[in-house]
Amino acid sequence: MVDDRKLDVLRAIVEDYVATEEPVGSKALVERHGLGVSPATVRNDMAALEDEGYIHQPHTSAGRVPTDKGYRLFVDKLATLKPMTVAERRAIATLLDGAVDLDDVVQKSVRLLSQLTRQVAIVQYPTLSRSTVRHVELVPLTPTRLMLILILSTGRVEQRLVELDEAIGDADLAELRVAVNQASAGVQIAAAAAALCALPDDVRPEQVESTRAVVGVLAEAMSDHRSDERVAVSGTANLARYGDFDTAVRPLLEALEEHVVLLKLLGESGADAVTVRIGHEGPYTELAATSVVATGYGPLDAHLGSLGVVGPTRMDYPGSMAAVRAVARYVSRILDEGNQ
Amino acid sequence: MVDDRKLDVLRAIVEDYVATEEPVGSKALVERHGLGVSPATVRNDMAALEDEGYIHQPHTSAGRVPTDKGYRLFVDKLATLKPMTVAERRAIATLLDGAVDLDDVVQKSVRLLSQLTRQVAIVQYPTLSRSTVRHVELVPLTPTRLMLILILSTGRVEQRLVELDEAIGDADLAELRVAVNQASAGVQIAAAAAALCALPDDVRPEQVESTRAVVGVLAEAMSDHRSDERVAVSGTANLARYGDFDTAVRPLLEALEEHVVLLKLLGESGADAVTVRIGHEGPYTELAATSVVATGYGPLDAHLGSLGVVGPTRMDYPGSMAAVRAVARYVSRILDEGNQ
DNA sequence: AGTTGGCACTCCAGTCGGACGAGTGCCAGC
DNA sequence: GCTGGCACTCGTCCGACTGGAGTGCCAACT
Repeated sequence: MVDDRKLDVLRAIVEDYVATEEPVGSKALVERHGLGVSPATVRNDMAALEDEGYIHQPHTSAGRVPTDKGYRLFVDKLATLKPMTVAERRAIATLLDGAVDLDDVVQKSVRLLSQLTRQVAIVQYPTLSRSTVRHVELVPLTPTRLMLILILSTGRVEQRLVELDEAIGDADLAELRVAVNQASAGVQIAAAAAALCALPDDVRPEQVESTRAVVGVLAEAMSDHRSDERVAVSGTANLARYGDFDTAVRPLLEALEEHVVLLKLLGESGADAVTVRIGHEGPYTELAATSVVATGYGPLDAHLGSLGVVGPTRMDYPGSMAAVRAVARYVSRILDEGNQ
Repeated sequence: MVDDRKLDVLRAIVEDYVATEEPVGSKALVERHGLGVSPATVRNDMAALEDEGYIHQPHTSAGRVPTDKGYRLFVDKLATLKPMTVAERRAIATLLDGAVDLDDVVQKSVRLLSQLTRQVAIVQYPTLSRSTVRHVELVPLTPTRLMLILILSTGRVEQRLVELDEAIGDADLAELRVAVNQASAGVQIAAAAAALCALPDDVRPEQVESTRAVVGVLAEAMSDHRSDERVAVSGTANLARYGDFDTAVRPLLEALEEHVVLLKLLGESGADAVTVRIGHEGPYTELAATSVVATGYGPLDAHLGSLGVVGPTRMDYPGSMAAVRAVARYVSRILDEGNQ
């Protein structure tokens, strides 16, 4: 099976099929690629590849189409990452450098990724769980109403309203602010939530009530894993290029509505490696016709979130992988810079 | 033309066509609706309606399909808003009452609206321009780096980083914070930006530089109309039900990527009236096959933003209009409550 | 042993033509 | 002004047919 030419044939089949969207036959193959052999020879190799499950014939006397297993081999062994062009690199750099806050970074990168790959791009917002608390601010709106602002190391900002049973004075509020920040600033979010919960025990009796209210809402915001589910999606219009509406487009459109599903698709990709999940390898049988190319992002080994693209199994893996990796790197860098 | 029965026929055609997606013929019409006349009579009326441009025949010996003009008449004269069911009302109330911040309100309403109408829903984030400033917070991250947090009356929170040329002390920072808030709190955003720009003239000389830096970024954030372009979209999967992919789905998918286009689609709908724009009435010729049902939202007459649904011209106008109005009212109420 | 050209075979896609049926327009009669 | 009847128009559905792309296999060649 370690037959070089057979691998070449497989690579050629994948490349042609991705380009043309049509089953590829032996004759067209030798013409378009410079394999120095005759169609008949290629046919023999194809028959072998089919026996081994790498390619598949939709029906007798049609060309061959790669199977998921075939794509897998292609990605693992045969694909060389397409380097980004200079223009692309520059586009990434200038676009992302102009981002003004976290929202902006996420939205611009998802857009960028979808344009680079001409696929549907997904970017997860940095998760709360790995963040540290940068600052907590308490803003009095009315005497009995506070707005809590929770600023995280990723640049993420959460806001919550708190109703107090009785008015709180400016001095008390300042004290509370200091206490809360001392307990949580610079601390990993889970630890911060814990530290905060202990806070009401240490304050003056008349402050217990208000402290408890504030701390309760803060701790809830910190452990609100619903907000870990935030994702940005872009490039759905690219689905229009899919041939097969019912098997490919519709299920994917439906999945895109469900952020939980999307996150599961992106998966917990390692920070540095680009993960490719091909067709049935993914967790959803309805999405057997779509592949996911994803990776994690975050400065150094801290995995803050994932990003990637989804598309038909018949997609440009080398190009997508390169684009995903490039964008993830830039995003990591930007987040890191904003953090110093 | 003020012929009652002809109007009935038109209404019946619209309703049937919306339900079946197929051209409707005279015989089916009299059967399904209780018009007490014969098919032949209906045919005469149909011929008249066609002369007047309200309906159209795809080809000889096919049924009739409403034209944009026909839908327009239907919406203006014939449609009675479908009242929301109790269950629907309750769903709206419980879902939106559970919203924890502005993001949450917007995302939940857009989702809700798409589910109620089974269409693509769009909700614009409250625009900056009509908001007043509630509070400005300055958080020192490092001695020479501040995070500015701008809290608006709508619950919107904007954040920006400022780099200072030289470190600023705690006391100076507190002073600056007070000055900035005095200049802007409670003030319409445009006026606040103006007031802030005058600020550097009134502070102690050694504070001028830092004040100028902070004020500059704040004023920029306040007048950043790009952020007025933020919209949330939901329900794209509903597009899958469209018959006609190329003329209806693809252009709409493309439009949904362009937030500017979406906002233009939503238009500056009056706060109380539900606007319906049918097919070619809209600003984009590519979207000649889609209609928009939209309205403004915001407490009282303050127009904070727009929301609505887009779908095929063949859509359930009464139901969509009712849902759009109901959601807009709830959103307005929630925003108003959070504001007291 | 591996490669090649030849050949018979399969099966999809596209075309053509006729039958069918839904729907119309028109007209004469009520 | 409404109705029933009737001829007519087209689009759709089927089945038959054909052309072509592509295969598998085999015998011959290197």
